[in-house]
Amino acid sequence: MSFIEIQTPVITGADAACCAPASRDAIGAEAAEALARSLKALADPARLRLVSMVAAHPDAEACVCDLTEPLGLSQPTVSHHLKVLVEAGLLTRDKRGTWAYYRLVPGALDSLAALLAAV
Amino acid sequence: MSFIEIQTPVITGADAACCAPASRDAIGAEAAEALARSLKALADPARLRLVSMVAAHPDAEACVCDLTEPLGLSQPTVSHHLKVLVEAGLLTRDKRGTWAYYRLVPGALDSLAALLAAV
DNA sequence: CGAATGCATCGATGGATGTCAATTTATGGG
DNA sequence: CCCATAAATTGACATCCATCGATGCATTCG
Repeated sequence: MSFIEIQTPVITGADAACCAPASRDAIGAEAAEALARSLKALADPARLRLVSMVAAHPDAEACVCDLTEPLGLSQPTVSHHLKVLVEAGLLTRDKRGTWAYYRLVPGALDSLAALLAAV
Repeated sequence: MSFIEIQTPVITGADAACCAPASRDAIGAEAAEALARSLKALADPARLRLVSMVAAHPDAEACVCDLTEPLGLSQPTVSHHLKVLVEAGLLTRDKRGTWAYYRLVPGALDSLAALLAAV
């Protein structure tokens, strides 16, 4: 939904604002911190690729060994990024045997995108 | 001289597949870097609030002096954050007289959100 | 002109962050 | 049991980043 911001002429009076500009409220401080925390988790090329690679994998799940080589980073680094994504609520971790399988949290990306568009 | 560098994030390949089973392609490395660069610009509480405050302002524009006090940060810090947002293509800067007015770039947030949801 | 105001830039600083090598912890197999 | 494999944790390091005070640069006004 794209809003069209209408540029109203100069109305400097404070009490004249009843109709057109409709200045909504800005985001709150703690809401901004929460959203920033989620965005920080994704504001990294490696983590964006990890999310995308997990989503692109068959069955939409992948273990660390599937991700390390195509990503071109060391195993500890990949584990670190995956942990960040899990703590951000974007991935889930499921350890089966020796392997740890990661999956997308359904709807997590979409609700984040919705929050972002509503800022 | 108010030139605005609009950093259009890389929109990756057409992906018309609609349904679940087929594993789509993961995002490319350079697309991930471009998207991460845009997200980094917003992955900060102060910058999220700045964007929101500009959008919420009457006429959807605001100068630095309007933003410094409600944000609770020093003027140099606010100027720094605004510069980051302008360089990310999210805000425009328009200097009129002594004041510098910032506005949202229409649709910038929405296309970023769309790219994010498509990762 | 000179003072004042709004904003950008500079330099410094403390803290966060991405990365890797080395190590540790779990799990499974012979 | 002991070894092999997968993954997480640790420690270290370099870099980035948010923030501020001080300063510089325009612009406006007296």
